[in-house]
Amino acid sequence: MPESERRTEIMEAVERLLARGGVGAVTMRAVATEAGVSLRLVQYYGRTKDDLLSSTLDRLADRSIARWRARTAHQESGRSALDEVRAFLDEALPTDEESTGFHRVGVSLEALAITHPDTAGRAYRRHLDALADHLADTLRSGTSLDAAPLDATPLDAASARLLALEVMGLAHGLGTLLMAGRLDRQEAGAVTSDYLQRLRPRLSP
Amino acid sequence: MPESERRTEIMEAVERLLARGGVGAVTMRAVATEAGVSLRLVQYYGRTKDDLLSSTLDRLADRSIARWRARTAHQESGRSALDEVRAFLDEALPTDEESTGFHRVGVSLEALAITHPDTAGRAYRRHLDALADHLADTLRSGTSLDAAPLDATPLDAASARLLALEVMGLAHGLGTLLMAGRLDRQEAGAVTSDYLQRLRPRLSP
DNA sequence: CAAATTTTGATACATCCGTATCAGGAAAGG
DNA sequence: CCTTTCCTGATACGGATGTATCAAAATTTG
Repeated sequence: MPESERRTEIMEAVERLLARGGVGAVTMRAVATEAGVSLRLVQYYGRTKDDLLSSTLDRLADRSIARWRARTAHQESGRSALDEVRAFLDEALPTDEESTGFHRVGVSLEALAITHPDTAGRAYRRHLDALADHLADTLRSGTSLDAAPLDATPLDAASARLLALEVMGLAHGLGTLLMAGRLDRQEAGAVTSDYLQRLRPRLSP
Repeated sequence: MPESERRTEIMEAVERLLARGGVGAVTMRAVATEAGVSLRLVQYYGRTKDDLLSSTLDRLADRSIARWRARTAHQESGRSALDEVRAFLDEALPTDEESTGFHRVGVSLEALAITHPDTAGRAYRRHLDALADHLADTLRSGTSLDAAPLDATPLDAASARLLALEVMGLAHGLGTLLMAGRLDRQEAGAVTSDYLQRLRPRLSP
């Protein structure tokens, strides 16, 4: 197996461990077992544990952005900015097993970003930056494609950025409440529905 | 020094370590050093590390609730629900050193809640529950005390609960963005200001 | 086939961790 | 004073972890 594939496999093992048991579950030996390779090989790639971890997180940030970008790319145009916000919230909230695991990884990353601002923090910031930029772009192109309603102001760049950050914040926070079991899927739907209703006069007629 | 005070001091040391370096920084020996006592004494109270940690987290949840409750109790009545939301957001966002540390502890708690759902998860849920209940109550009494505006519907219990959860979610998410440095104080103010403006027709004239 | 690359095995070492165990010292309250 | 409560010291054990090292095998590649 070529070197790059092995690297990927090992990083995927790290991600799985992160999703399952948080940072504490990531040890060199656990990674080896999870990836089905020898400890020696885990040392072979990613010389040190910090290297391995920060490489994995960088890759994670890249993939997360690419995933979201791909998800919105094949959509037909003509969706309003409100539709985009709804889609983002639907997509970002941890409702199934996969997105739950992804959110768990996100929490681990967030915690790591605090204790290791230079490595994990960088990856985290890159991730948030790209996500906010892309969401803001989506929001702007959404409104411009709209059949311009009389009372809907097209979003300027600054407003789009602020709204994107607000939506990201709400998604993250609601996700946390969902994960904690403080909110069930239905209530989350009701919250976002209320939120979107209030947002409507701003983004579409 | 009486037993209960010592317990408190040790738990405070645990909190400081959590705020500074996350879960990984909490070791029995580190707690001893931080509290200025011997390792032997840390073992004396809170027999095991899990006990010590979950006691600390329980105490933290209690204090967080009490703190917020006290903060809103001495306020004069007559504040609208919108004022309450504004106050909550102002209070909850990590803008100074103290609230930043508090948020750091919250992230640690969140991460712990995932890996230890029975101990840390319980404390986290208790914390979120009490906060949501109190905020919902505040929102309802806020509107009822308002000079009833024509178009402002008084909040029923279910709506207040949903709005409380939404506001908590937003606060948590924005807090994370602030901590990550993806948002500065000024932008956070702009976001909450926009958000409140959209909320206005719902809560006050 | 030969050579380069990729993978493993079997250990080893220093370090930190949680926990435990002895005995003994300090302080406080009756 | 003296007994009870509170606290420390020194030390140890078993386990897990990150990292390192040596040689050797398997696999791919030219």
